[in-house]
Amino acid sequence: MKRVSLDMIAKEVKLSKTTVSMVLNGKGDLHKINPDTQALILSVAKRLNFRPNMIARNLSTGSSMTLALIVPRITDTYYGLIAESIEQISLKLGYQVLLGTTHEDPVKEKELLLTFEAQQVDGILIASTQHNLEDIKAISNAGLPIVLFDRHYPGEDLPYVVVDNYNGAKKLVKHLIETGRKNIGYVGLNLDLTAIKDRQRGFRNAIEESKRDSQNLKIVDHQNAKLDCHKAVEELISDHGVDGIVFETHYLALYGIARIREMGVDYPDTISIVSFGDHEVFSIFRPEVTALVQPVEQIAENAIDMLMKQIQNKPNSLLKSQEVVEPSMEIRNT
Amino acid sequence: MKRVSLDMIAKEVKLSKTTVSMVLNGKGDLHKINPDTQALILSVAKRLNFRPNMIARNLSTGSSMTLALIVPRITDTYYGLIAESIEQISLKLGYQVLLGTTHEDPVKEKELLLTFEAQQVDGILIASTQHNLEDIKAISNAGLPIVLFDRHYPGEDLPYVVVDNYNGAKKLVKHLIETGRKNIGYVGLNLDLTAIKDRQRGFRNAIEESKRDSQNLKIVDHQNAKLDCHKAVEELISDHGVDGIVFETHYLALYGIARIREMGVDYPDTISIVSFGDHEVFSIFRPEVTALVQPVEQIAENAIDMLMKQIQNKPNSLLKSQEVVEPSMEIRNT
DNA sequence: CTGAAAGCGCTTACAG
DNA sequence: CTGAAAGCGCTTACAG
Repeated sequence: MKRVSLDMIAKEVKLSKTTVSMVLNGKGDLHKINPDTQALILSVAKRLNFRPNMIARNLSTGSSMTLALIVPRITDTYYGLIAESIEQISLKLGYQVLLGTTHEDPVKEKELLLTFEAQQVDGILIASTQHNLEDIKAISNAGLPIVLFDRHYPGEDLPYVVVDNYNGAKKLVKHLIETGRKNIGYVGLNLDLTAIKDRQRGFRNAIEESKRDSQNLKIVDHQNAKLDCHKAVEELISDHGVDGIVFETHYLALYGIARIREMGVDYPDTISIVSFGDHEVFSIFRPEVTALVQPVEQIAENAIDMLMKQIQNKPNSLLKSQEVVEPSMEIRNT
Repeated sequence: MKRVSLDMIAKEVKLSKTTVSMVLNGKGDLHKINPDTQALILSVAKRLNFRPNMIARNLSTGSSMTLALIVPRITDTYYGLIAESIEQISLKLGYQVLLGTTHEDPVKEKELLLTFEAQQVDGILIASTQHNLEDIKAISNAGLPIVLFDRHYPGEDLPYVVVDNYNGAKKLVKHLIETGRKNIGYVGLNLDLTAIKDRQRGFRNAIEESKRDSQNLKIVDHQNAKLDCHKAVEELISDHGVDGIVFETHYLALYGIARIREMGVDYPDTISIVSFGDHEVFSIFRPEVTALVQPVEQIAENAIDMLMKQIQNKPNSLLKSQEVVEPSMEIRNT
């Protein structure tokens, strides 16, 4: 039971592959193929259940109609949502998406980059570890469209779409202040990522602007986030007497809430908390957790837009663009 | 800046494409190519930064070295974990993975199936909607390796690996009984999936075997799961006076816990809960939630194993196998 | 309106 | 030890 090819159809209808190919690609009218023979070809293709070999087509056209998506981990809610959005949009545009996860390992990231390039993907969407500038530039220079999202390389001339981490953090602080909190703490990670640094800077500046003490900033080890976060929360509450905490990521908030509950602190009355980044359980928890939500769909759409522009202007007019989108507050009970 | 091809290397070293190809594929020794010329070719390939066009290779070899993974949604923790496992294992085996999500829509699933087939994937891993038997059989009969996981078509001769839903549900009931619960309730979904039906059957039988009332089974609408689940929990507690609840999925458990908290029930003392399926927050919550965990890695490994066996025995010896794996209890505080 | 032919960039059976 | 040539299944410029 061999797969049916263009050739077999051509033989069946006693016409050339050329004609069959044109008709099947919807270019029948363009080439003024007789409507009757078009109908014939179409019906035979259908009867034989013809499905073109995309590999062959791709080799011929030089486009694989596939995109690569590289993220740190797909189990992170945020990247999961991004992946889903990207997959949906891509499919509508006729592209397949290849998935790769780096687990924050630059070596793995590099491998993925090279494999996808060899695989002839038409474009790459990547939330980079920020430790692969060379390879990413090489790929971009080689004419393979690439757009960074979530993480970018500041100062570099590569297209990206990221969230406004600095202002996002400020918004969170402002929200706490507006709801009457006086002494605000922050729990963040020791990750060398622009996004992370920006959030911390946003917090510091917001606190300074409000003429408060900004010493309530705790940095925890990302390798040991759960325990360290518990400790940070304890210190903030017991030693610094904070009445509000900003968590730098959704999972830090998760850990923090658990510890606050264990401590038996009157929550959310005595202490308010907010999270940079949403999580499905935040609206399930009682009380619901106030969070800054990243506009996942907008990010996905814009990133793909940028990629498509590059793909269409191939091969060398690397029409670059860089975009910063604003996250929005989802005010809930905490 | 054109990509460098086999031909360019061949010209550079003044040898044939054949020789270059053989050496670059590590078959130099096999074909007794002179070690010196091998070294030469390798060095030139490296210098020119040669990366073979996989599309061309794939067309020639008839294998695309890519697998397709189809799941209902990638944002579901469980499928996220599965995807991550599969991606890791595949990469080790040299395969890329294409991702597709159905959102439980059989039409979307069918489209994905056809696209991936046209894309010449070497194999398909699918958690089906269970409404596409025809297409799946057609694909399998056409010689394209496929293995079902998580969801299967009972009675059909297709390879699959699923979890033991029936016994899993029984285990959960037994756990509650062993911890002294007398009146056990169940909250499940109105989904027409074998996995779901099996869990409900497991619950009923376990209750019967323990000579208890089995009328405490509530089925909620999956379209309106959150609200319906809240209502079900209220009824079970207020009207039926249950002191233990089995939730059919992790998200039902999430909804249920929220409602129990709101109701101010003394939890986990007055009422115990357990979840079929784990969730990252269950070990973060205070109290931690006892859950039945599905052996994600085992599922991923076995599924890929089955797929590889089919791929290697191509084209028609569809060495089929079917496997049921046991979930394990993760006993925590609830 | 339709077809013969070249080409996409590889692999591989065959020959020497 | 190495190469000429056919082939994978499409697309497309060119010709008529």
